[in-house]
Amino acid sequence: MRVYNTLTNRKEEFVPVEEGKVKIYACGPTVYNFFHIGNARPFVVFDTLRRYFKYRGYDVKFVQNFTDVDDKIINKAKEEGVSAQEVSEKYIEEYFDDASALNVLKADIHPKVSEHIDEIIEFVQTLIDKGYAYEVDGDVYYSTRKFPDYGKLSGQNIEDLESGARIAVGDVKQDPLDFVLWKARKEESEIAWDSPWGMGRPGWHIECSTMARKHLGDTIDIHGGGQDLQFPHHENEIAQSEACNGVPFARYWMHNGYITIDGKKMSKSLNNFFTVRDIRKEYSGDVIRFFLLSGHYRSPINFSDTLMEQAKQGYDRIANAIKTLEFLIANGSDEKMDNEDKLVGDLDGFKDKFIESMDDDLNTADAIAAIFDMVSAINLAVKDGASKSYANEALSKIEELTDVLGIFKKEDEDGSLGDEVQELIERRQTARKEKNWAEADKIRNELAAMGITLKDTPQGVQIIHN
RNA sequence: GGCGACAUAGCCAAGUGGUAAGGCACGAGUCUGCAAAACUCUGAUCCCCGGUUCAAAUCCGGGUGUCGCCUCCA
Repeated sequence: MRVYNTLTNRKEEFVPVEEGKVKIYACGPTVYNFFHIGNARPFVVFDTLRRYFKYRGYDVKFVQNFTDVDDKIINKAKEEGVSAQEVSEKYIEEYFDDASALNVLKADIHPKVSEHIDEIIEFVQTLIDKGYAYEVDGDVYYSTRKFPDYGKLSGQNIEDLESGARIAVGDVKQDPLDFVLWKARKEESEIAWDSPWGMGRPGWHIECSTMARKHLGDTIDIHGGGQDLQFPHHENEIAQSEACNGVPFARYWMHNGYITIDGKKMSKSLNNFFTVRDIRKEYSGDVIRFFLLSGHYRSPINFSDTLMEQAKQGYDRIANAIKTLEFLIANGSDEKMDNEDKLVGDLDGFKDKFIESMDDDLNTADAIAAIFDMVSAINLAVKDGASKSYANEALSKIEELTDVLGIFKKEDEDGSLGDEVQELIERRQTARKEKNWAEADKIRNELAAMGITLKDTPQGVQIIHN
């Protein structure tokens, strides 16, 4: 497997710290709102990465945090007149709702900042003790100048960063690039914890360093997140962790590209975002996920109705093939075609192409193309009268691949139709036998209104729930 | 000002040295009572200019354009 490492700006062969194991830390959401489609991208991308490593036989440990202590949460709590904790708990719950719709699996561990205060304090204290941090009136700052490698992830040298840095009036920092590790409480009502520097709360960057170390160790294999976290968040994580632990923090840094609206970055601050919750009203989580994986994870993806519609059509092509196979397994012929064994064997070629693509820095666009190729082969075989046994083989092969991408949730669909529906279908069959097309079409329309599509196939009527 | 990414058919999107994957849409046709699905056929020389090479979308140089980071943000 080759991955593009932002640290070196090139694709590298993936070599884990520990043979056969992969430790991944992905930055999770700050829980003060429903997440938008731009936030969803890293969730889906790194979930896919995780699934793929697992598919390739790695023992994967995947950690994704919740930032549940933050100014934005505090502000939201004030607005709504509830506690910060109530806000974060609510949106953690909502996160799981949307994430599961997107078929994003739960991480092995979802650490929360609020449950790691002791470790954070200890981490900050260590940085002070080692001379990398200093305290001013209850705030603690990291002294970036003390860390010689500062800038290595973002590819900037410290002087250039310096000249671009914003210098606030009355800033107590020794250097504009210094960032806060611990924030003193400003007013009584704020959420705060006791610390050697007085009541306060952790800064943003220190959380991830602390939680990554606690759950994955001093050196992790892959650290992932959105491109906008590269600087300063990830740069600062490196500075904190490497100063504290004395060893490399992450061997590979992976950053996903943005979702854009009319070519412009989607973000909460620009207020041009669409929440997954809202999009789900129009499109299933599966389609949204398919859309997100249809381009390479490092490229920007534009979001629009047209593009979602295109994604849905493409998704349906794969979905139809799978439904057809399921139908054939139940209703197909037992008689094999002459060349069927060869046709089954051919399917492995698409799987090889799929793996080759995924191995190349998670090229999901190419991997999906391999699935489409497989779909075409399956459709042809079905058209030529493939048997039940072919359908069984083909279904398991295509699902092996779609499972890696997580694009088809296995729903425990209630197979029963209800007497009313059953009866309508039978009446339509009778009408068709009698060539009473008007009646047959009328019933078909009624069923369609109930969300049930009928397809008349050589093997009988195929029933599709929408 | 510093750093970086991208520019491939109507749309989306792979490909990074040997004469352009895949999907969507459009059109023509096959199948079907009709429909749906499916199948067949149909489309680009890869932003511009110059260079390297037997050979470049793919490497190098120069343009143009778009976007991003340097400030909270996935």
